[in-house]
Formats: sequence, C-alpha cells, structure tokens
Amino acid sequence: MTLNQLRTLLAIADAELNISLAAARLNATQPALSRQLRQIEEELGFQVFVRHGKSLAQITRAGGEVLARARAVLGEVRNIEALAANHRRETRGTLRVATTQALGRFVLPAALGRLRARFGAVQLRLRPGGGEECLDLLERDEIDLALVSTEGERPAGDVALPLFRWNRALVALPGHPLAGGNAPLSLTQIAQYPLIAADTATQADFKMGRAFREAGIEPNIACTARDADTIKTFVRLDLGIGIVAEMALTPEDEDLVRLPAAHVFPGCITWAILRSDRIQRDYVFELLRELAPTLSREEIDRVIHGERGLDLTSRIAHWAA
Amino acid sequence: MTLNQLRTLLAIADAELNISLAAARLNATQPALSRQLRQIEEELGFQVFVRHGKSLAQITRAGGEVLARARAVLGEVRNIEALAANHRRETRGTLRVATTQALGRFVLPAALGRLRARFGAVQLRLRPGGGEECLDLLERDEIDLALVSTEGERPAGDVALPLFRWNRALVALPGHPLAGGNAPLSLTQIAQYPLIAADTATQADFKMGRAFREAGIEPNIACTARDADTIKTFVRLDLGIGIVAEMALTPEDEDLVRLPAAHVFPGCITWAILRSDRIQRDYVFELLRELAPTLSREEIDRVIHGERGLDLTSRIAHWAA
DNA sequence: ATCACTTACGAGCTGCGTAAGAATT
DNA sequence: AATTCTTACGCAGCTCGTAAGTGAT
Repeated sequence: MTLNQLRTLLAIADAELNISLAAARLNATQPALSRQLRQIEEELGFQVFVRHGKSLAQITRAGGEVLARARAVLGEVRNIEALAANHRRETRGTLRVATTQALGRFVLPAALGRLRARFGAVQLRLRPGGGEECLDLLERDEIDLALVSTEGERPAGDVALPLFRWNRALVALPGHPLAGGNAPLSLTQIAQYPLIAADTATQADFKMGRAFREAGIEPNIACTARDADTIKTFVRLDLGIGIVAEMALTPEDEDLVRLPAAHVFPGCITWAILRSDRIQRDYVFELLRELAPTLSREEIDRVIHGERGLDLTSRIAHWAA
Repeated sequence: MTLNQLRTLLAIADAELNISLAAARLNATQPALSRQLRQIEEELGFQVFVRHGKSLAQITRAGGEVLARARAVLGEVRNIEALAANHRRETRGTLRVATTQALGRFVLPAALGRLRARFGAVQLRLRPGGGEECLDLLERDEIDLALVSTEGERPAGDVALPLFRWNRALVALPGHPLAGGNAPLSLTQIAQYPLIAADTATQADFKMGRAFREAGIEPNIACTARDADTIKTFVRLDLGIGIVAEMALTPEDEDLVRLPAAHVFPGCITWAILRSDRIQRDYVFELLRELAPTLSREEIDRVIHGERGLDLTSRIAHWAA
C-alpha cells in the first residue's frame, strides 16, 4: 500500500467515480490511475468500487470503510507536512477559508493584507457560503478554517474560537423620515417602513426576525439580498431602510445615514471554526490574531489544541476597522 | 513523503537511534535506511535526529512531533490492512497479546486452542508481564490486546471489556492442619500458618493484603513467587499454604487440597484492554468471545467501538474451565 | 459514434544491495 | 581495532505516459 494509491482512491471517490476527471485533478493520466486502482484492489483483496460494465457505479461497503481510513491517513500526512513547513518557517502555502459574505468582503481583506506582510507567498482559497455550508466544508476537510457569525451562541464544530463582537446597523438615505432624529429607534418605528435585509434574516432560527415576532410586529421586508453591497444599493434606490452588519459600512458609504440598531437586535459574535485533528500552518494562527487582537497567543493555542470547556467570549472585543 | 520513509523513522527511533539495528529489524540493509532518513530529512527541511559525529544521539524537538504523527499514519495504514484482511476472511495474521502469568498459563491456552479451529494460521505473540507493563505495551501500540485482572475495579485504558470473574483459592498438602476441616476458614486461622503468595500480593495497593491489614492481622508470608506453578511447587515441599488464582488449579493438582477462599479475599475480574483507535482482526473478537462466553457479540462491539459508559460487569459470569 | 476504462509497450526514475570509505569510541 | 554511518556504483523493479484496444451508451 502506498500513499499514492490511497490518494488515487480518494480522488476517484471525490470525482464521483470518474477516473478521467480524478486523473486530471491529480495532474496524471487516466491509465495511471486505473493501474493504481487495480493494484490497491488486488492488495486489499476486494473491489473498492462496483463496476457497471467498464465504468464505476458505486462504492462498495468495504470500500467505504477503506476510503474513510484513507482520509485519516492522508490527513495525518498533511499534518506532518504542515508541522514541517511551520518548523522551517516556510512562508509559502495554501490557506483555504470558507466564510460568509459580509466577513469575506469587509473584514477579511484588511486582515489578509496585514498577513501578507509576514506570509507573502500564501495562496488564498476563499470560498463564500452560508454558515452551514462553511461548516460542511470543514467537516469534509476541504477547508482549513471556517469563519461564521452567530447571534451569540457557540456554533457547531469541535474547535470554535470567538473572534469579535458586532452589531447590526440600519442604513437609510439622508432624506428618509427616520434619518433625522437623534433618539434611538424602536422596533415599532422601524417596522413602519420597508426594510431591506439579508436572505438569512427570513430564516426561522434567526433571532433578528424573532425580535420582531416576539414584539408582535410584522416587519415589512421589501426585499432581501445575498450580500450587503446589494442591500446598500437598494437603500440608495430609496427602496427602504437597510439592515446590515456594521462591518459592511465603510467610509465610502458616507452618503448614507447610519442608525444604531444594537438596542433592538441581538448582538452577534464572529467565530473561527477549525478541525481539532489538523495541524494548522502558522499563518492560520496569525490570521486569527489579526481577527481577534484581544486574545493572547496562548488563549488561541489552548482552544485550538482541544480545550473544550474554555469560554473566551468574555475576552473578545467589539469589532474595529 | 512515503510510508517507507515514515517506517524508517520509527524503526530508527524504536531501535534507540541505531540505524543498523533498525535495518536488521526491517529486513533491509543499513545504507538503505540511511538513504531513506536523509531523503525524508531533506524533504522535511530539518533533522529528525541530532548527530553526534557519525552516529545519532537524540531526537530533535520537531523530530519528535513528526515521529508521533508518523505513528498515527502507520497505525491508520494498519487499520486499513486489518479492515481488508477481515473483509476477505483472511485466517492468517498476527495476534499480539500481553497478559499476566496466571492468565497466559491457565486460561489462554484453552481459548486459543478453540480459536485455532477457525483461525488456524494465526501467529501468536504472547508477552508475559505485570498488569502495568501490559497496559504500557498497549499504550506503545506494541500489542493488540492486554489481558489483566483487577480486584473488581475497571482498569485504565480507553477500551476495557470485562471477561469473567474469579476468586483466589488456597492450596495445601493433604496433611496440613487446615486441610481436613469442612468449615470455611477465617483470616485468623489462615494467618497462623506460613503462606506462599504471588509477588504482587505484597504490593501496597493490593486489596488482598489489605484484607489482612484491616483485620489487624500480620500474615506470615513465607515466600513469594512470580507464577502459580512455582507456588504449587513450594506447597508440595510443605513450605506453607499457597494462595493462587482458582484458574491455576488443574486436574493435575489433585494431590493438593483446595480450600475455598472467596469469603476472605476480594473477588477478581479479568479484563481485556484494547485501543479504541485500532481496528481489530476478527480473531481478536473471537478470542474475546471464547474468554467471555456470556457476552453477546453486540455487547462486545459496543464496548470496543468506544461506548465509554457501558458497564458490562454485571453481564459476565464466573470463570469455568 | 462517443465516452470511459483497459491493455501494451518503451523510457525514465527510484530504491535496493554490495562494496568501499570515513569518522567515532 | 571495532563499530557505525556515508558514499559510490550497478542492477532490478516500478511507475509513468503514449498509443492502441474494448466495451457500453
């Protein structure tokens, strides 16, 4: 059994049993993979994939177990490689991050810019997605790090490091009826006008929506959008008041009026989720420190190295640009 | 990085940094291992072993981490091999058991004999040792299975399966003053005569010794021995009453008188200890079933596959030849 | 007819063991 | 002097890619 044979098995499984596709992904030829597959199946003594004629149809029961173990093997091999790269102060590498839109668009760029100073040659693979999607990618070991936000609660995942707190903000055109006053707005006042919110805001488990529901108020959601940029565009078209993460308001948005909303919507926390069974490259730690400057290296280490009970939510600060 | 390179690293580390010895154990030549070592160190970018002149002196800090991960990799590879061997109903294989003397001498042979019927070609590697030694060997992944006895309590180890209960028995020559009566013996009566016990009986944490101590009685331990055979020999020389595990009394010992001792000494339980991170060959399950006939395959499975809280001590029976 | 896997073949690389060399103890 | 690791060399085996073959849709 060789590592390449195991890599072949996983590549084929991950390419939906298409050997040619798997070969292309591994920068190899298709006959090479066919041979590797034949050899490992010979050694195992049974087929990993069920053949339908000349193509592969499905994974055998025993094959599935082998694949799971093969993932563990290659994961540990990657751990050794990460370990070694850290030790020799390697600055090259890949950083695979899955994150929600607001974080990827408004928070990560600055942090990654600072990261570039020390790790110039890191290839970033940024994958946008919803919170659950990001955690799924982590589960499938396709990313190193998931960045997700919650309305306070600890997200799933075996290593969850809180990074910073943030609130939602309302944005309106300067001419909007609510834009002038200085007094804090009530839910009732807000609900009198059309609102523009994120797609996720309509989900039942979202506490923001619950804030309205519990107050017995039916908000008037004029439209929803997938990203904060779109929301701001709609606000500029005078379609309503926008509800966005405060990080989404940049100096370029000075044409809009920002209305505080921390008192009506629940506070949010952004978390970094990692796998406890993977050794992280140093630049992952560096990125985490960029994102959570109030945490000490030691606190981050303790969480990442599996201290489950440790609650650092009281140690993190509010987000600052 | 190849599996052979990792195997080389571990072999050298396990051979106390003697490359020649490691090569012999791997059935390879010494230059081959030197080359493998040079190559992996080149790839890692740092030395795994500190050189003192031309020989290896110690393991570097980073090297130690690599070695630990390499063990994980090769352990998972062994898992795949076990998985495959089970699936193709392979009857050959190796069974590495560490066990205390009484179990290895009086209990295992019969069970292994029955095992031979289904798995004729299994190579047995039996390593005798004290209870702690056996657990250490398991910790170091040098055995598949440790068989140890306790005075009731669950031993250390992440998978501990209770197998059967047993009691100690007293053996005496037919002419001995205590050998005639039918009434159960008291500790006081026993302590009036020289005793022959196992080495372990003198250890402070042994409840058997505590039974005497708590009764305020100082037993007269005439001599101690490492194994039950020796104890019986001493009994035959009329040096005293022997205290042995009941399993150690065979039909061949009919020249000796057996005196029940269950009422004065604590009852014992024999456990199988396994690693939760290793896939076991089918014959390991088979051996466990031989040793614990009252447990169902499903109960054994549940304990082995990591159900930590499950307490099967109420499900096991008293030992029967 | 096209797509996908298999088989055949020749080239290049890798890894081994033998043998000789060098540095410690 | 003995031990142990390193270097050099030549051979064997492995794995690759190209190209042709085969079966299925």
